Amino acid sequence: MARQESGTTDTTELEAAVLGVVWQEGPCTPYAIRQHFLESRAPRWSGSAGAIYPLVRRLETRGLVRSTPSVRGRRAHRDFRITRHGGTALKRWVRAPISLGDGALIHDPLRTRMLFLSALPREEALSFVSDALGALRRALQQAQKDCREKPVGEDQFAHFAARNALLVTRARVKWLAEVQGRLKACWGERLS
Amino acid sequence: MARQESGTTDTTELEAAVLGVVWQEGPCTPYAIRQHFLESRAPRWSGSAGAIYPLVRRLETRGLVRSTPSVRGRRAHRDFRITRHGGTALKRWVRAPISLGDGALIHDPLRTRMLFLSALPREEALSFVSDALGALRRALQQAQKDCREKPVGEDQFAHFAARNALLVTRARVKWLAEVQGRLKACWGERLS
DNA sequence: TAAGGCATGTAAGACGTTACATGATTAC
DNA sequence: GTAATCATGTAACGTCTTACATGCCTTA
Repeated sequence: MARQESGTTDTTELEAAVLGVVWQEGPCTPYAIRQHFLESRAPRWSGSAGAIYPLVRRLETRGLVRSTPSVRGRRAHRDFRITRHGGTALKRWVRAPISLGDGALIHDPLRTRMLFLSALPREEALSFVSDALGALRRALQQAQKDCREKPVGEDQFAHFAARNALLVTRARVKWLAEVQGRLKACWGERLS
Repeated sequence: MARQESGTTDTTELEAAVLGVVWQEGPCTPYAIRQHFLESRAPRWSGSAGAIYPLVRRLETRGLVRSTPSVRGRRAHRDFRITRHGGTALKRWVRAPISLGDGALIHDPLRTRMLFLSALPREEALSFVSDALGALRRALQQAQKDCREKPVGEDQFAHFAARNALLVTRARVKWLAEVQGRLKACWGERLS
């Protein structure tokens, strides 16, 4: 992938996200960071150990976080906290303009699928669409719930993020329903 | 990344996309395939030679495409076409249900940024938002143009794909404008 | 015939994924 | 005291990215 992701910065999106979590949560162990991603709804990153542990060490090497050994029980932990330098890097990353050129078009796997949906026989295509629509509607409900659970009062920006998920998902539902309608209209009614 | 991407299939999304292009366009050279991605608006894949050339060879090894040498001028080309087996694989990939579990939530880098936007001083946060909004609005115009340029009559599914880009981008614009409004309201007016 | 881009690749590197390994803690 | 799970890692692997290399082919 090479570090270029977005803008001029030198940090991966995952690195920045980890940095951000450490910044928000205060001192935390790599494990706690992992939980953050494991529990997160967005499936972008798996939060796998193989990703996180090397990553925080990388961040420490670069001086963006600092770890202090701490003992809970008889077990050795490392609590990571963000350094001043790390804060600067985080700000630089957040500030970095999105999408160098023009097209800030995000990736939607359903869109890719749609391009080749004509490879399927009509019946299967319709059934794919209706399955996907079901999944999307479930996602929409989740997004609504998440949005309610993060009120504006608490962390405004977390609410905004949840709202993004909501609006985007709603748009995708609308889109796919529209597609379904057109296909049904054009291929003849079918109830299943 | 390991091949798991989406569903139960065994093919990467990029592999499937390449397969799909070969299927749609008929016999084509790796170079032509690259152009497809280079010209594409979606920045998901760079269409780099280092990705495509090894990939088509991989597909051929797996029997999904077959290449026949062809000569134009004095230069050797290879025209790739999809095999029956390849067609089956493409269909299997298209048909594969999206998102195993529940959350079919797509990734939006702006959403990630939003989570940590509070790291910036208010003025910078606002200016980030307004820059991003500008970029998004440009993307929206592009999406509208793309949508007009791919009429329903020609390739229905290409039109649907363009329409997806349009609706999703529109939702993102709406979202970010909403965020901007709230921030301005809550932080006091500011014209710049 | 020299310049520039077309078309085909290869090389090195980064990142994240699954899968495995291992010791500490807790539950029963 | 044994089993499950917590918490910390490491190993191997695959994929894509940038950067480079190299001949063809057109055009001026």
